[in-house]
Amino acid sequence: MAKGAQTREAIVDTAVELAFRVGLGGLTIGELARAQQMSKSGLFAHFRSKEALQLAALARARETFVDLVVRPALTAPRGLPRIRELFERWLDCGRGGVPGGCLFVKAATEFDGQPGALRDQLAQDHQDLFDTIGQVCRSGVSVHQVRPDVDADQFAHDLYGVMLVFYLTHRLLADPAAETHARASFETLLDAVRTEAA
Amino acid sequence: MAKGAQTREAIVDTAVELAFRVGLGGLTIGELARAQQMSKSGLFAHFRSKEALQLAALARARETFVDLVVRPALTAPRGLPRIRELFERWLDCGRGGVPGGCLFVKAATEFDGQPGALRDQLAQDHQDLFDTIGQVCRSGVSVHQVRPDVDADQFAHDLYGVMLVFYLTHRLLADPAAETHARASFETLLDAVRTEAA
DNA sequence: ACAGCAACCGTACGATCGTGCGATTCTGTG
DNA sequence: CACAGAATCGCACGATCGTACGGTTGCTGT
Repeated sequence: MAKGAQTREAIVDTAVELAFRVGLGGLTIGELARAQQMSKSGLFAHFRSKEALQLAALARARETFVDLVVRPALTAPRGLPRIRELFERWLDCGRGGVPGGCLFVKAATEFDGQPGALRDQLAQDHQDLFDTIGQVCRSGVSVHQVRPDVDADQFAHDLYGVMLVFYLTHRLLADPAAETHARASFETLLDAVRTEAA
Repeated sequence: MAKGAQTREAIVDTAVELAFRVGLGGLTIGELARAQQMSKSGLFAHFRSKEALQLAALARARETFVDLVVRPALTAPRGLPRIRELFERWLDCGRGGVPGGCLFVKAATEFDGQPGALRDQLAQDHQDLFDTIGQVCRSGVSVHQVRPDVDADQFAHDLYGVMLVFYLTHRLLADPAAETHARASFETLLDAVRTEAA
């Protein structure tokens, strides 16, 4: 009983790694089976459709991202430290090529034009992330480190933009200045929302 | 002689539209032939490999983007008007679902992990766009509307981030506030670089 | 108008796709 | 140790993938 779940986990892990390179759509059961050193049918039996496999990979990526980025950030002190923690860990996630948050970005642009369960889940996840960022921003207001008149949604939007362009310049262009630029953008963003006291 | 080039153009146009939905990697010769109402082999003869077809589609997307966004912006007066024109036309391009600049973003995240000619071309195109934005920014300095101490590369980076998150919120989330947020981000960006005189 | 060539089609190929099914091996329990 | 059920495999299926080749059509330049 434990065995099945165990291999399933291993498969999903490999699927995330593979999808991180070729996209969720480019994911192939045959190649996945080869990478996992088992038969196509044996692998396929764990999921009962390709879409289920893709959804499982997406779920795993989400959990990884939450574990590595969101949850640790939420344990940091409210206000600027928490925002900083979120940003830094997010940056780490993209820099190290950890297939977590990265897969979201890739999948998001991949499926934004194809209705279906994948797209719906993607949209939900992104909305959740936006909400989380907004929440982190608002919690900064309660400790008087963030100005009470800032638009938290707008802040979430802007921060996400910084991360998106970081991924692009880092992964596609391999621009060594990607991180420097991202940090600069982030500090500017922070300056615009923080109180004088902070 | 004109006939061949004509159908080739039509094919590429359809390819761009199709790739705009399913991605450059999801592009299929069979489906493309069906959409174009001609045989697979007849279509294939125009390109001699799938990669060539993808590169052709990418080139067409680039031309469209340059025609609709870059070139018109460069005819606007130097300084803030030119920056504004670039932004507005870019926004139009994404809002209307015009498969031009949008395809770049999709393809960029799709191929950022797969070495090859596609990836190289994508990187080149994005680098060119970054350079163009930087140039537009610098030309604003010469007419004293942009502060001479601004980092043009950083500005290009930030503007690109605004566009990326706009695409995401507009296309994936179908957020009606996407444009409002993008405009707000843009104005903040502009305020940070403009001189008091402007 | 006719020769020649570009454009296009039909068909075929090996490979791989996602998905089923029956048989086999493994594993945990009484 | 025997047995039940889970886990995995081998094999097959129809479809579609990218690519090739030889024949047919139709346009074009002289």
